[in-house]
Amino acid sequence: MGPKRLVIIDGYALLYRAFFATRYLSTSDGRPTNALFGFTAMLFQLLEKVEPHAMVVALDAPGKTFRHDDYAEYKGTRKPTADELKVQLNDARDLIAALGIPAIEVKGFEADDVVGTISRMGEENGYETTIVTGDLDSLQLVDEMVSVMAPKTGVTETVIYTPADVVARYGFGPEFIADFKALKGDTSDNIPGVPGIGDKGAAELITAFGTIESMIEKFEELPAKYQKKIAGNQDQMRKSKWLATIVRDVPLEYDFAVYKLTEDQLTAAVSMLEKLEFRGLVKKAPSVLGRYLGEGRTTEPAVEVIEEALAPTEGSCADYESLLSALSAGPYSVFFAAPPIRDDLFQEEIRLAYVGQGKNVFEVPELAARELLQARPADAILHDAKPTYRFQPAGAPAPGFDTQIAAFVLRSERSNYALRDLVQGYLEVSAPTTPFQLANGLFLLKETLTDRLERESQATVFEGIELPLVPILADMERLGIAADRGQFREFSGQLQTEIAVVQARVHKAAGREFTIGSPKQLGEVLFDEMKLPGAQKTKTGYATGVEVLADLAAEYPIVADVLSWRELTKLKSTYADALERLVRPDGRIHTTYHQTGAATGRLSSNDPNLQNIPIRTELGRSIRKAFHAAEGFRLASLDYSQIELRVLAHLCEEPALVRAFNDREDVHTVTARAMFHENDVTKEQRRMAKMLNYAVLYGVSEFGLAQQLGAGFSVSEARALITQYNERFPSVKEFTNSIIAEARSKGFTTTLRGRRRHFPDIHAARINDRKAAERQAMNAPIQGTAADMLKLAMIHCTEVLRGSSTRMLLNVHDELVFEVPIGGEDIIPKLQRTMEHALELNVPTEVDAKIGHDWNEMTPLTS
DNA sequence: TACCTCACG
DNA sequence: ACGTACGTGAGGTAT
Repeated sequence: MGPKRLVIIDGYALLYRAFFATRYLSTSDGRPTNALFGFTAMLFQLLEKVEPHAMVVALDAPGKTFRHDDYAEYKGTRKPTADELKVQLNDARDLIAALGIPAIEVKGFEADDVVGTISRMGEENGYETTIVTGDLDSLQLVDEMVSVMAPKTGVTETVIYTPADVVARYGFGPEFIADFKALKGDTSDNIPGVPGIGDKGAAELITAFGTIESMIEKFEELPAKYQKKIAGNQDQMRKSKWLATIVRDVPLEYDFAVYKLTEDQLTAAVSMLEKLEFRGLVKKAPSVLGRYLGEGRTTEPAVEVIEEALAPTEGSCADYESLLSALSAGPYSVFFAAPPIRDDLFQEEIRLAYVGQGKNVFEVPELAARELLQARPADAILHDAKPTYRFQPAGAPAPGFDTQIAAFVLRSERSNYALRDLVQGYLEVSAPTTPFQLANGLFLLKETLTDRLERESQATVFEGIELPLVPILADMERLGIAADRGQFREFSGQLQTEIAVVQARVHKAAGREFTIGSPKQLGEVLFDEMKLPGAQKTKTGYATGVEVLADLAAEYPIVADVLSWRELTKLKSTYADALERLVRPDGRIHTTYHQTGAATGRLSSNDPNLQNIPIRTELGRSIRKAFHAAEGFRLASLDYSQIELRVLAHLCEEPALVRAFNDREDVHTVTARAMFHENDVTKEQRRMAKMLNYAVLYGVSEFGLAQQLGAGFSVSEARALITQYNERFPSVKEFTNSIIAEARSKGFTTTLRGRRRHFPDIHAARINDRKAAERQAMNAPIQGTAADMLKLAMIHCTEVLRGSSTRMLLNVHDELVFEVPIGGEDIIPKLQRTMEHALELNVPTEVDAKIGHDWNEMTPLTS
């Protein structure tokens, strides 16, 4: 059990090592076999000890590699391979094939690069990977999910390197191995390095300065003796690093097929070992290879695991008291057979729950399980705890574990977090079917997920941000926000009247009745029948979005009417009518937050979505007006000003941006001044600068920017603006480039608080998919850091509000809405300060506060 | 169910 | 040659 395991063997590196490490051996007819023996012995050891689910051998392709293209002397010092080894290399291919292990080689790349690529793919697919090699260059690939196994003295004695082992041996982590070689050089690969710098000097420099790039940047700070050595050798050093860096995006296909053997393969492999006269290995073969017969490692447990791992003893308890006496101290899981229904906010019904502890699972009345949760929350393991918490009194402490949240933190791009699937996937068992098995699986998942969170450095995000947020969100959902049904109803009526008028005008102008809401019909009316200019085709017909229609509205009244019809019907159906229905008997609207909905770490809100209540148009704000404070209270809205740009400034450290925020200047104006080299910039210039700033956040494309800038802007003008921006703010471009490079090599990006987002598509075959992944990657740390900040702010604000009658109602990404008792407004500056310091940046964060009776009419609060 | 359109940050 | 900014949720029509 535990995670799936992958073994990647660097074939020739291991054979090479085995050749020198194993005493000379030969068959009775004189064929040398020592390298093969060492190789096979190690393989057997692996199969026994690691029990991999998937296995692959990487080989060097014959011919030159891309490294030779740039550096002809690469590996120029290598002596030709000894003949005794050469013959064994050929036999090795046959042996590997006989054992049914896939072998991959890619022309132009070395086996190391193949290893790097597959280990990265394995990581993306959730494999715990062991790289088996005789060559320590691979240490640069080590991380939480990837370890390197290398022969120690002989072949059967091995040493395993985890990140901590690399640090222990070298004094720095795996990420600096390439820098180490860049300084020290490597005679076997003919990598020059920096003359005069060896092990000690290289280690010293890396510990003090990190990468060679930062050494070059901080050249003046280097000790004088190293300055001299490096001075004339910078290019050589850079080149050496390039040579030493393993490529992790080699174009190759590998399907992680489960390693398995047929009876025939086993027979063939054994007869091959017999021919090689490896009598000891032949004897061991049935027990070592036998377990991979048939369906291989992963399916072997399929039947058994349900019987063993997920085979709870099924008990039952009639009430809380008997449940308590049946349980021992420590963690317990609770699985609710029927999750609470959202609509039944205040309703309690007799349902069943399943409480699991180790092998024991008890069927109990839901009420008993709830009592247990309230008595011992810290031990509780739940899946999607929030709906359960909605029924509990406010202010409850967080549960001990939430498997849905943990799975989200690990892989936020998932769309399905069903308990069944997590149990199946993470515990590698066939799908649980009974509630007893689910409670049992839930209990077991905690171990596995905790381990994974730890390995992937996500424990802090889980424990420090996501888990504490669960009860806070439950409290906000339970409380809801007051809203005026009558106002929605009345507004809906007004809209209906207006819609009828506009609709009639549209039909009259068109000369016939048609469904305005049908883009297909609308397109035909406007572009076929009325022959309006500017028709754009989409896959299914004409494009009729605002971008297209807005240009025509001034000249064609029918188009203006269509746009107005759209606004009116949108407001009526999506907002006025829908919200009216959702005002609960307590006079409030209760949204549901999705903590696992957005891959960046943001929250999402649904049923209804209170994060997209209109604000941009006067008419739309009538909707917002219906959200109001309870009797005796006022609403306070506290929002971060330009939070994502501040995060960007922090992350890329662009001096011009940092200075603008430090000086509390308008950042778009500052941007415009810099771009256009003028002190007084026009409104239009500021508008363009603003768009550029946002373009950066989203991953700019020339075409996209031109579209956004509006009519009259060509792609080449947009390109020119981007060039100007990049010239003026070079650190921004460097930052986005480095993020993409990181996403490529590691497979994920990281926010300021360590939250990761994975990008499987960053190596997609289709360029468009790849480009899209790159844009997502450069946006993720920015949006994600802002999300971290908001979530931390919510946690800290909850502490500030403990014991107060002010309460937090809503999260709208960069805004928090509170309900403050009249007379208790002095809490607002405290909340403001709390938000401003939730996550410190190297630029100030500003939070603006507004207060009012409803969500529309709010007056700024200066403090 | 897919697609379009549009509301928000 | 192709499609076009990041992240969402929701309602409508047409299939």
